[in-house]
Amino acid sequence: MICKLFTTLLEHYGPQHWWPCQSGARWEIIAGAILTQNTAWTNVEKAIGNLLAADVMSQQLVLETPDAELQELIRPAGFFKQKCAYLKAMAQFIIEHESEFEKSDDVWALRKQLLAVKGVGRETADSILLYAFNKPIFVIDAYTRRVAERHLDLDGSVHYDVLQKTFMDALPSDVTIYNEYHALIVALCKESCHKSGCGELCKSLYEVSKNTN
DNA sequence: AGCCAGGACTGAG
DNA sequence: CTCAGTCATGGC
Repeated sequence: MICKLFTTLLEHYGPQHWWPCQSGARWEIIAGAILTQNTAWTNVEKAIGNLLAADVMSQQLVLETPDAELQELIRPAGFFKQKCAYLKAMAQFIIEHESEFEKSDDVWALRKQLLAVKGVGRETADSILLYAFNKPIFVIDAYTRRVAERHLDLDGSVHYDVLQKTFMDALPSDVTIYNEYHALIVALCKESCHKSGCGELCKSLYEVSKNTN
Protein backbone atom coordinates (compact mmCIF):
# COMPACT_ATOMS: atom_id res chain seq x y z
CA MET A 1 0.00 0.00 0.00
CA ILE A 2 2.77 2.40 0.87
CA CYS A 3 4.46 1.87 -2.52
CA LYS A 4 1.18 2.02 -4.38
CA LEU A 5 0.24 5.32 -2.78
CA PHE A 6 3.56 6.78 -3.87
CA THR A 7 3.17 5.81 -7.51
CA THR A 8 -0.41 7.04 -7.50
CA LEU A 9 0.51 10.45 -6.12
CA LEU A 10 3.50 10.75 -8.42
CA GLU A 11 1.35 9.95 -11.41
CA HIS A 12 -1.21 12.55 -10.40
CA TYR A 13 0.96 15.44 -9.26
CA GLY A 14 4.28 14.77 -11.00
CA PRO A 15 7.68 15.40 -9.38
CA GLN A 16 7.62 18.19 -6.79
CA HIS A 17 11.34 18.98 -6.48
CA TRP A 18 11.31 19.94 -2.82
CA TRP A 19 12.46 21.69 -0.53
CA PRO A 20 10.91 25.11 -1.38
CA CYS A 21 13.96 27.38 -1.39
CA GLN A 22 14.48 30.89 -2.75
CA SER A 23 18.26 31.14 -2.80
CA GLY A 24 19.19 27.50 -3.38
CA ALA A 25 21.62 27.72 -0.49
CA ARG A 26 21.88 24.80 1.91
CA TRP A 27 21.62 27.09 4.91
CA GLU A 28 18.27 28.42 3.72
CA ILE A 29 16.88 24.88 3.84
CA ILE A 30 18.26 24.33 7.31
CA ALA A 31 16.96 27.66 8.59
CA GLY A 32 13.57 26.97 6.99
CA ALA A 33 13.37 23.61 8.76
CA ILE A 34 13.76 25.38 12.10
CA LEU A 35 11.56 28.36 11.29
CA THR A 36 8.65 26.20 10.13
CA GLN A 37 8.29 24.37 13.44
CA ASN A 38 4.56 24.48 14.22
CA THR A 39 4.22 27.44 11.88
CA ALA A 40 2.45 28.05 8.58
CA TRP A 41 4.87 28.15 5.66
CA THR A 42 3.53 31.52 4.47
CA ASN A 43 4.88 33.03 7.70
CA VAL A 44 8.22 31.29 7.21
CA GLU A 45 8.50 32.78 3.73
CA LYS A 46 8.25 36.27 5.18
CA ALA A 47 10.98 35.56 7.70
CA ILE A 48 13.24 34.08 5.02
CA GLY A 49 12.50 37.07 2.81
CA ASN A 50 13.61 39.36 5.63
CA LEU A 51 16.81 37.39 6.16
CA LEU A 52 17.65 37.55 2.46
CA ALA A 53 16.81 41.26 2.20
CA ALA A 54 18.98 42.01 5.23
CA ASP A 55 21.75 39.81 3.84
CA VAL A 56 21.77 37.48 6.85
CA MET A 57 21.37 34.19 5.01
CA SER A 58 24.39 32.18 6.12
CA GLN A 59 25.71 30.45 9.23
CA GLN A 60 28.37 33.06 9.79
CA LEU A 61 26.08 36.06 9.27
CA VAL A 62 23.48 34.65 11.66
CA LEU A 63 26.10 34.31 14.39
CA GLU A 64 27.34 37.86 13.77
CA THR A 65 23.85 39.34 14.08
CA PRO A 66 22.75 40.57 17.53
CA ASP A 67 19.79 38.69 19.04
CA ALA A 68 17.46 41.69 18.99
CA GLU A 69 18.11 42.27 15.30
CA LEU A 70 17.80 38.62 14.31
CA GLN A 71 14.59 38.28 16.29
CA GLU A 72 13.09 41.23 14.47
CA LEU A 73 13.88 39.64 11.10
CA ILE A 74 12.33 36.27 11.94
CA ARG A 75 9.40 37.66 13.94
CA PRO A 76 6.79 36.75 11.28
CA ALA A 77 7.60 33.06 11.79
CA GLY A 78 6.53 33.19 15.44
CA PHE A 79 8.32 31.89 18.56
CA PHE A 80 10.99 34.34 17.54
CA LYS A 81 13.00 34.32 20.77
CA GLN A 82 13.29 30.53 20.82
CA LYS A 83 13.97 30.29 17.12
CA CYS A 84 16.67 32.96 17.35
CA ALA A 85 18.51 30.79 19.87
CA TYR A 86 17.86 27.66 17.81
CA LEU A 87 19.20 29.26 14.63
CA LYS A 88 22.38 30.32 16.36
CA ALA A 89 22.92 26.90 17.90
CA MET A 90 22.42 25.30 14.51
CA ALA A 91 24.68 27.83 12.78
CA GLN A 92 27.48 27.00 15.18
CA PHE A 93 26.91 23.29 14.69
CA ILE A 94 26.95 23.52 10.90
CA ILE A 95 30.14 25.54 10.89
CA GLU A 96 31.79 22.80 12.91
CA HIS A 97 30.32 19.74 11.17
CA GLU A 98 29.31 20.59 7.59
CA SER A 99 32.20 18.82 5.88
CA GLU A 100 31.69 15.76 8.05
CA PHE A 101 28.01 15.67 7.07
CA GLU A 102 28.93 15.87 3.40
CA LYS A 103 31.26 12.91 3.64
CA SER A 104 29.61 10.48 6.04
CA ASP A 105 27.06 7.88 4.96
CA ASP A 106 26.17 6.82 8.49
CA VAL A 107 22.75 8.46 8.48
CA TRP A 108 21.77 7.32 11.96
CA ALA A 109 24.96 8.59 13.53
CA LEU A 110 24.48 11.96 11.85
CA ARG A 111 20.90 12.04 13.02
CA LYS A 112 21.99 11.43 16.57
CA GLN A 113 24.38 14.38 16.36
CA LEU A 114 21.65 16.67 15.02
CA LEU A 115 19.25 15.65 17.77
CA ALA A 116 21.79 16.88 20.32
CA VAL A 117 21.50 20.42 18.95
CA LYS A 118 19.16 22.70 20.91
CA GLY A 119 15.88 23.12 19.07
CA VAL A 120 16.26 20.06 16.84
CA GLY A 121 13.76 17.25 17.24
CA ARG A 122 13.18 14.23 15.04
CA GLU A 123 11.29 15.92 12.23
CA THR A 124 13.70 18.83 11.98
CA ALA A 125 16.71 16.52 12.05
CA ASP A 126 15.30 14.29 9.34
CA SER A 127 14.27 17.24 7.14
CA ILE A 128 17.79 18.61 7.33
CA LEU A 129 19.36 15.23 6.58
CA LEU A 130 17.09 14.56 3.61
CA TYR A 131 16.67 17.98 2.06
CA ALA A 132 19.88 19.77 2.97
CA PHE A 133 22.33 16.85 2.85
CA ASN A 134 20.61 14.35 0.55
CA LYS A 135 20.75 11.49 3.02
CA PRO A 136 18.22 8.66 2.64
CA ILE A 137 15.89 9.13 5.62
CA PHE A 138 12.10 9.42 5.64
CA VAL A 139 10.48 12.49 7.19
CA ILE A 140 7.39 12.12 9.37
CA ASP A 141 5.26 15.18 10.00
CA ALA A 142 1.67 16.07 10.79
CA TYR A 143 0.74 15.59 7.13
CA THR A 144 2.34 12.16 6.98
CA ARG A 145 0.39 11.06 10.04
CA ARG A 146 -2.88 12.26 8.53
CA VAL A 147 -2.24 10.52 5.24
CA ALA A 148 -1.17 7.34 7.03
CA GLU A 149 -4.50 7.24 8.84
CA ARG A 150 -6.68 8.44 6.02
CA HIS A 151 -5.22 6.50 3.08
CA LEU A 152 -3.04 3.71 4.47
CA ASP A 153 -5.15 2.40 7.33
CA LEU A 154 -2.30 2.90 9.79
CA ASP A 155 -2.36 4.28 13.31
CA GLY A 156 -1.11 7.84 12.84
CA SER A 157 -0.54 8.38 16.55
CA VAL A 158 2.29 5.87 17.00
CA HIS A 159 5.75 7.02 18.03
CA TYR A 160 7.71 8.93 15.39
CA ASP A 161 10.41 6.28 14.99
CA VAL A 162 7.84 3.50 14.58
CA LEU A 163 5.94 5.21 11.77
CA GLN A 164 9.21 6.16 10.13
CA LYS A 165 10.37 2.56 10.17
CA THR A 166 7.08 1.45 8.64
CA PHE A 167 7.65 3.69 5.64
CA MET A 168 11.35 2.96 5.31
CA ASP A 169 10.85 -0.81 5.50
CA ALA A 170 8.28 -0.61 2.72
CA LEU A 171 10.40 1.51 0.38
CA PRO A 172 13.85 1.23 -1.18
CA SER A 173 16.47 3.33 0.60
CA ASP A 174 16.51 6.13 -1.96
CA VAL A 175 16.92 9.85 -1.43
CA THR A 176 14.82 10.80 -4.44
CA ILE A 177 11.93 8.59 -3.39
CA TYR A 178 11.94 9.81 0.22
CA ASN A 179 12.19 13.39 -0.97
CA GLU A 180 9.35 13.14 -3.46
CA TYR A 181 7.10 11.06 -1.23
CA HIS A 182 7.08 13.60 1.56
CA ALA A 183 6.56 16.44 -0.91
CA LEU A 184 3.69 14.58 -2.57
CA ILE A 185 2.02 13.98 0.79
CA VAL A 186 2.14 17.71 1.43
CA ALA A 187 0.74 18.41 -2.03
CA LEU A 188 -2.14 16.05 -1.35
CA CYS A 189 -2.94 17.54 2.05
CA LYS A 190 -2.77 21.15 0.89
CA GLU A 191 -5.02 20.50 -2.06
CA SER A 192 -7.64 18.50 -0.18
CA CYS A 193 -7.82 21.31 2.35
CA HIS A 194 -9.22 23.60 -0.32
CA LYS A 195 -11.03 21.24 -2.61
CA SER A 196 -13.77 18.81 -1.73
CA GLY A 197 -14.57 17.08 -5.01
CA CYS A 198 -11.43 15.51 -6.48
CA GLY A 199 -12.57 13.13 -9.18
CA GLU A 200 -9.87 10.91 -10.67
CA LEU A 201 -7.47 11.20 -7.75
CA CYS A 202 -10.13 10.14 -5.26
CA LYS A 203 -10.84 7.04 -7.30
CA SER A 204 -7.16 6.18 -7.49
CA LEU A 205 -6.72 6.70 -3.75
CA TYR A 206 -9.65 4.44 -3.11
CA GLU A 207 -7.96 1.75 -5.16
CA VAL A 208 -4.85 2.16 -3.01
CA SER A 209 -6.74 1.70 0.24
CA LYS A 210 -8.37 -1.49 -1.07
CA ASN A 211 -5.01 -3.23 -1.32
CA THR A 212 -4.12 -5.12 1.80
CA ASN A 213 -0.35 -4.94 1.80
C1' DA B 1 -13.30 35.86 17.98
C1' DG B 2 -11.23 31.77 17.98
C1' DC B 3 -8.48 28.04 15.91
C1' DC B 4 -4.56 26.33 13.80
C1' DA B 5 -0.11 25.84 11.32
C1' DG B 6 5.22 21.13 7.99
C1' DG B 7 7.54 21.19 16.66
C1' DA B 8 10.52 21.18 20.60
C1' DC B 9 11.62 22.07 25.36
C1' DT B 10 10.56 21.67 30.17
C1' DG B 11 8.68 19.99 34.38
C1' DA B 12 5.44 16.80 36.71
C1' DG B 13 3.54 12.48 37.65
C1' DC C 1 7.74 7.42 29.27
C1' DT C 2 3.59 10.09 28.59
C1' DC C 3 1.35 14.53 29.08
C1' DA C 4 0.08 19.33 29.59
C1' DG C 5 1.91 23.97 29.45
C1' DT C 6 4.68 27.20 26.95
C1' DC C 7 6.36 29.73 23.07
C1' DA C 8 3.94 33.88 18.90
C1' DT C 9 2.68 35.23 14.36
C1' DG C 10 -0.61 35.70 10.43
C1' DG C 11 -4.61 33.76 7.77
C1' DC C 12 -9.06 32.32 7.68
